[in-house]
Amino acid sequence: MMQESGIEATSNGPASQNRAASVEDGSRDARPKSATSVDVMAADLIHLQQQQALQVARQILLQQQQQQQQQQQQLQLQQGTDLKSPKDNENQPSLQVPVSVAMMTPQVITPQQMQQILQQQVLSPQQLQVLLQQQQALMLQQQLQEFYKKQQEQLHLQLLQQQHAGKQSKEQQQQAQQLAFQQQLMQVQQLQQQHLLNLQRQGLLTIQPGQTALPLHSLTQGINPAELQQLWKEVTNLKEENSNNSNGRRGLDLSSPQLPKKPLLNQHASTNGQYMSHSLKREGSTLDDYQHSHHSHPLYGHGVCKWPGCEAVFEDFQSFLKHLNNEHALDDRSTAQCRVQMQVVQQLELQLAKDKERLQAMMTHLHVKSTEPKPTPQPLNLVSSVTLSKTAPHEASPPLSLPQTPTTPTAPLTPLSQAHSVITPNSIHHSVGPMRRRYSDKYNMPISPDIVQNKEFYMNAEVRPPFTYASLIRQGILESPEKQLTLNEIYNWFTRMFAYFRRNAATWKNAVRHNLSLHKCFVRVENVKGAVWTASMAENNIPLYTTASIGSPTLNSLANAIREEMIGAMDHGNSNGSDSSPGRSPLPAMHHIKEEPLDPEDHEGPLSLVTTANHSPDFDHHRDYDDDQGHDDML
DNA sequence: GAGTAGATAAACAGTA
DNA sequence: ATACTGTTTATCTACT
Repeated sequence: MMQESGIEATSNGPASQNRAASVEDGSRDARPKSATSVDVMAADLIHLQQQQALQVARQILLQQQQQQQQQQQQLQLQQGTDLKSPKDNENQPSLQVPVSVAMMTPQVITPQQMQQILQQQVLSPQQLQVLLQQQQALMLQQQLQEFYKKQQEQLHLQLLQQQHAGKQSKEQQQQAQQLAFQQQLMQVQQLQQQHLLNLQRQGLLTIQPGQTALPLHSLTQGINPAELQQLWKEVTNLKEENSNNSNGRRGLDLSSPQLPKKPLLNQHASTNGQYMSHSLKREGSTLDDYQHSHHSHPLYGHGVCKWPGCEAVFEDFQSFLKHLNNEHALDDRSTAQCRVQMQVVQQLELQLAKDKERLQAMMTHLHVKSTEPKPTPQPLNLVSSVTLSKTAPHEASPPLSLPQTPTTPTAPLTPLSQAHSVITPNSIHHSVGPMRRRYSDKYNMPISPDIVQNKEFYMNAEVRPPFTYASLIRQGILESPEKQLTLNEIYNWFTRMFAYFRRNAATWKNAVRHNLSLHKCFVRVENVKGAVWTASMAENNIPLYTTASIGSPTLNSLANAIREEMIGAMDHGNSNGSDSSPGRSPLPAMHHIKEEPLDPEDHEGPLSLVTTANHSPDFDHHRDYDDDQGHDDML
């Protein structure tokens, strides 16, 4: 929690400001057309920004092309290759060509201009969003460029070492290099995928064409520089391979060897998956397809042969073609290389498919939530159903494996799991309280199914479940056949059900113990084996539905929550699903009631909750305990 | 700003 | 002695 708070604070505050600030210098000079920026029409401003981004990208491209050429030439010279490289390049400081940041900063908006834009409200929120994204994109480029420079130095050192150490023939070196590159490529691509997901999550990338933009505030969440650095290191180690897909693109092509694909921002209107698919498609095309255009050959870019492990430099395309036919003709080596590349592509496609699927599920899931000020479970269920149906083939603890509400239109899980369901998702819905700091109160009510329906997600993703410790503990206890768990079993449940709790054990275990002791709803019962913890029905509901947790629940919703909770618990205990409690509403009816928007003025829930829930027959042996101690803590 | 709730850390004691 | 368990207190943050 602390860490996340810190992250949020960082990303929302100074980080983004710093980015904006560092971009500003000299922007006026580079934007002659927007000298009267205040009066510029919003559309024009957007257009200008796009043009600026293009210019920046091109500049970076040019600069880095030069760098790369120099590097390639030096490499070839060191390795004894017979490629002719301009002599004058040898005399240059080679890899250390500093890229003047000032050259690119003029492309960006000054804070003053941004301030004016904001103050005069000449832009719609959407336009502002685009604007911010572009600004962030530029900053990202700057960061990446710095990393690239560093990495170039490292690469240079590595090459020097290679030269000294290697008595191998040129061919051996190339093959060894290629193998290493291929291996690293896999890692890099995975990193890129993950990073793209991160960027998308942070709103730096367009998620889906046609999909509504992410909240504006998400744009202010910066990219972790360390993250970028690590990624960039990986990428630059394989810049040649990675650049295969990007050569020949026109306009703002940030996927050049010096610029990883991640910075592809909204102006491209392309998602990661789409872009990758496109790239892979191109890669899979026949060579002849690219012979027509000298600038679109995937094996030729920036004057360098992009054949894996080759890196030969050519002054013109014809020379490259000659080299291609001579050096990379149909032979054993080329065939083997091609085979390796095919495997790489296959792996990438597999990975891409997985990540795309995951991304889609995540975005759908988050999108539904973020666009539901007064959420109703139906959409969430639908989304979650899709998510689980795709990602979760298995099954585990009976209670949680049933994530399906009667209102869920689709049937994502196996009938078996549903047949074994004991606690209905709706009961869980209200039994699992939200962690207030994860969700604003308005969103608390509908996230309870989240824990169930996104069970697979929480099991596999290190995402903190947005529920309180108390609610999670109670959930774990109620899921157990005996509705009681030892402390260690509670631990195990946490680690089993939530990937997030597989780390920092000391912290969350302490929190678990703390909550067990703190909340009266958790009752310690001495057993033959030792002590077990049970959760009383009455108190269980309270911490989860305090006004602080759920905002301002209506009495109806709270009462129904309790009833559902009880029904779920009794279903669990009786395993016949029958509702022995008179006067309870049928489940479907309760769903509707529960899902109604909360009434901010109806606010006295907790007390009524306790009185209602105290009649749980399954917890008679705790009732006295609860009655004695029940209300003080939770109310 | 006050009050509240949750998260986190930590001290401490009892027990196996 | 050590680790685990359980209790309690304190502090911080977020929210109302």
